[in-house]
Amino acid sequence: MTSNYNSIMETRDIISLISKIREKVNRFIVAEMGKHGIDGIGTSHGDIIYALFKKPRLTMADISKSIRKDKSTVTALVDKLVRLGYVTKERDREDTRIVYVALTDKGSELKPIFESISKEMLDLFYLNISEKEKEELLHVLKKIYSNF
Amino acid sequence: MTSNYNSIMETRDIISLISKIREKVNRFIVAEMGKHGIDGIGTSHGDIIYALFKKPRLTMADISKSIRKDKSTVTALVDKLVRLGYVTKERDREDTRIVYVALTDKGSELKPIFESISKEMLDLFYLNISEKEKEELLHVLKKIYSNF
DNA sequence: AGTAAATAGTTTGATATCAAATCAAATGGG
DNA sequence: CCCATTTGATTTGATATCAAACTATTTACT
Repeated sequence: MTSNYNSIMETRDIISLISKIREKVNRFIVAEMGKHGIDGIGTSHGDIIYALFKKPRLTMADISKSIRKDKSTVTALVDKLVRLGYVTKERDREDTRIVYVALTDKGSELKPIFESISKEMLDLFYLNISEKEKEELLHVLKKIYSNF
Repeated sequence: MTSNYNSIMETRDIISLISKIREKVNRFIVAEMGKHGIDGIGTSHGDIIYALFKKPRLTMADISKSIRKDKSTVTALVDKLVRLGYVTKERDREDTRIVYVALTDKGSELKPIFESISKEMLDLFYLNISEKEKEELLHVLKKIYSNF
């Protein structure tokens, strides 16, 4: 009975832990960005910039897919990044429906900062986690992800 | 080089996986609630109701802490639940700053539905996950959580 | 007893987000 | 060629969310 209760609570706790870890990660990242003088930007903006580090120019649809946010959300997010001077928007010449987003010089300057923050975050995240535990974690999470 | 690249991608993938799993869980829960005719309610409302299943009456501050949302958010969330007839609000007689939130009969009727949804979700979540894997997962996630 | 400080909850303002509706452009079929 | 359909992005409307400011009440200190 008691052990059954604990078992139930523990299985539910994993989902709660996942939510809480994600919150902590996000909070950490926003705080670190603040420390580097990057304000007014949340993790979603960061995701866009990060995607642009990997590929110099993306369509709005690319971004929407990459960061898994609605197209209309991406419009607002990107427009803010334009206002802050981190990215530009440009229509394709052939197909004028398509808008390309690219980093400005100012936006590109964020790369080392983002990489540093990312490293710090990962170091903290994986502190005291062995290679075996990482592999196990990845393995199980992949299975869970594919359950839905 | 290549293996190093993969290693980096994999460590980052865990965080991405965590986000994606959480999205899937939330989406599943909202969809299931819809199937049971429960609309206009998101997971945060559900968290409040869930907390009230466990304790018949909570203060706004209790709720804020329980679901880890800002007090002002809780005000809006609870007010909506009041409007939908699931909960009531009542001021404490001794200390009139304190507002107690309790389930209505209508709200209490949600219990079997919520439990059924919860069970379905957990069954799916843990499909093909062994007891050992669960324990391992819980163990590692707890460590990660305490790293921040 | 009086007052400053702390507390519980709400109001207000701003923002990220989703989804439907809309607009403009491109595609495909008759 | 014409028009219905599809596509890419934006606009619009609604909502959840955070945080600062605010209101009312309670506590703690002198």
